[in-house]
Amino acid sequence: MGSAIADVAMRAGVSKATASRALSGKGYVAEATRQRVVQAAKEIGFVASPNAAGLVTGHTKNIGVVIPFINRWFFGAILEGVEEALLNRGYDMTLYNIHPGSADRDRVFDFFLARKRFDGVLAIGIEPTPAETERLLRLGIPLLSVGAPVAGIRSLTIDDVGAARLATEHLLGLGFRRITHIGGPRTEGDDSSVHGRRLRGYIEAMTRADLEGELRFELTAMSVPGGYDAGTRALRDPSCRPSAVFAACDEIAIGVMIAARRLDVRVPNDLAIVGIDGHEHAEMFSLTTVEQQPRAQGLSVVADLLAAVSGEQMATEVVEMPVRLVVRESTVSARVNAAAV
Amino acid sequence: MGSAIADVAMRAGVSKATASRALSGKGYVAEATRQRVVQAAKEIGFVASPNAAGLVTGHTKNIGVVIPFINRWFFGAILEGVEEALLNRGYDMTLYNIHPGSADRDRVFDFFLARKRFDGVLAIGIEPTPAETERLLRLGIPLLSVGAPVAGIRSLTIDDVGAARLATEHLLGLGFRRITHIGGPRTEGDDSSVHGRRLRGYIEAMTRADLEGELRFELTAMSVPGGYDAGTRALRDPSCRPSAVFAACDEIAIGVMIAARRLDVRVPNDLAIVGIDGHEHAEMFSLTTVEQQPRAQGLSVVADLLAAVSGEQMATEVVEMPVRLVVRESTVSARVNAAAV
DNA sequence: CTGAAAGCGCTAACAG
DNA sequence: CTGTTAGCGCTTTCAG
Repeated sequence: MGSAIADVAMRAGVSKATASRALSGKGYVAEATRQRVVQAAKEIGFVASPNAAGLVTGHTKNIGVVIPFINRWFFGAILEGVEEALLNRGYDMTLYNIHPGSADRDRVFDFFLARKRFDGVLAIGIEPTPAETERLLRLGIPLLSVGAPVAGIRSLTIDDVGAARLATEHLLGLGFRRITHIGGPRTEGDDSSVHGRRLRGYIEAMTRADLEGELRFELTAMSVPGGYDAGTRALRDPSCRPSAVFAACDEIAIGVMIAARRLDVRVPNDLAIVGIDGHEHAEMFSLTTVEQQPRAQGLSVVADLLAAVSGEQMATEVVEMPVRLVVRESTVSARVNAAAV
Repeated sequence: MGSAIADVAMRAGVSKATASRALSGKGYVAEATRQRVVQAAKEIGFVASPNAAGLVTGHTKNIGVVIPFINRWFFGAILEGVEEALLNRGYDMTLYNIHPGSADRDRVFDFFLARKRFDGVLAIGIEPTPAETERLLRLGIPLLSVGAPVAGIRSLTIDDVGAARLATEHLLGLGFRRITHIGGPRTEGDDSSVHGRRLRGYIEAMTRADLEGELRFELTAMSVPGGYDAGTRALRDPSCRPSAVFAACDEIAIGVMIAARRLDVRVPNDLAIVGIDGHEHAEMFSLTTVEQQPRAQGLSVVADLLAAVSGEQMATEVVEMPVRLVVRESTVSARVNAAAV
């Protein structure tokens, strides 16, 4: 179990240095020697300790990942992609689940990430404060942000404003005018967050259609229960019910569906709904959604980050992933049915 | 950024050894000296590298976690609990997402886990083959299995047979007799898997009620789409529709609900459904379920594992977590409504 | 192509 | 209570 490279070297009748070269593939080693070393390593089940190696090379083969939720569709899917891509390249993924307001959050930035453990850090859906951004940069290792553009850090996102506009315009195109937006929680005056950007897209689309007077929105948690609560609030009063809802994510959208059912508002007959994400559950619920392929984002972002780890220069810029509208039953047949648009 | 303990020592005017003692709290250090060292460390933002320390102490402050799914309710919830508990204790969580049949699976056992990186390994919902179990034991570090009893490894599970019986008996108690079980995929002849145990609980309950003749079940993926497919198969033919379904997890249960709705089978009026898990979505969907509190399992299991890491002897035995039936609308009002039980 | 030696950052004896 | 020394497991000069 506790076999070291010295054991391999001895078994193969070579020095530690040669064993190291043979196993890592770096430096000249006679083919015959190499085979003997590899064979010896296999026999005793030797695997080099990246911790010890990292001490001298500076590379740990470990990537730190910071994420606000694990058990949400978008984040879970992105994590699966990231993990798969890292594993393929021989990297470990160390995961920190930090919550917006929590006290642990500071410890992650000041302590855990500062332990010289990582070759790079992936911030998924994190909207770091300026102080946090500075601490990230101070780590002196490649960084990448996904799902939220961060000034000074290369970021991969979708065009949230555009995606929200796309969703809203789809509803407008079907003839709806009383469209409510149900979005994520927004800290006061913070228009730069994902939630703020999606709200802005909604407002832009409505405004372009000369419907400033119809602007209405509810803010809630990005979850099914959150969507249920906000949906209930929005639909409760029959006298001023929206004919359509643009939800900031699929979970909210499905929560709204459930709320609607409880209130005997039929989807899609009485209410059209659009979400954002493209989770497999969206298909189950026949939800029209703006698909952003989180899993693919995960794969892609790892390739970028590891390129930077290998020394390639990384541009500090925002890259936007394309999205597309996937139309399903929750809106497609709604126009003809809705009592009043 | 690249500050070492030598820098701290120099700044505080002490030796590396004293600095180390002051920061780790191990060994005698004068209070005044300690404060000077701590101050110096804070000034330059020094955090000790657990990798370097681990080389000498043998402890890495890192726990390896192996899990078959990230984006499933039960597993996501357990992961959140595990991560939180580890963070509280200063440990990192390195995550491997391995799939039952995949080729990567071997690499995780032979390569990633063998890299001497972890103080312990947590296997969540993994049903390792005998060969895999042996490789785990050969690591020579504390191991813990959650969600699946593994011979030779301390395991924390629920009583799956009992939970399934509990769910089935709830339906039987309401007067239903045409109860179908929709469970997870079972490899042939493997009665020891979670899926096999839940099926067994169903069969036991039905048999005790003298309903061997009514035994019916569908096997599918433990997901909403899986539940939808299996539910559609089970409900398609009106001439032999079940009056109740016991689903092996909440996701399947909700998939069945959706399938029912598509087929104009009303829940709970025409069909009663019970799941297992107790996810927040179960409440949303008014699903009666056997609650197993995955998050609490995660917290608890970390305490156990870290105790073993700290040298406490760990018993090799199976511990069962209690479960309870949470009755909700999907069954509670079903008895009086169902056309035929 | 191979070996000897140095050293990555840290902690653990062991003297003082 | 504190400093000196050795060494964890590995890679990398630098000679040969």
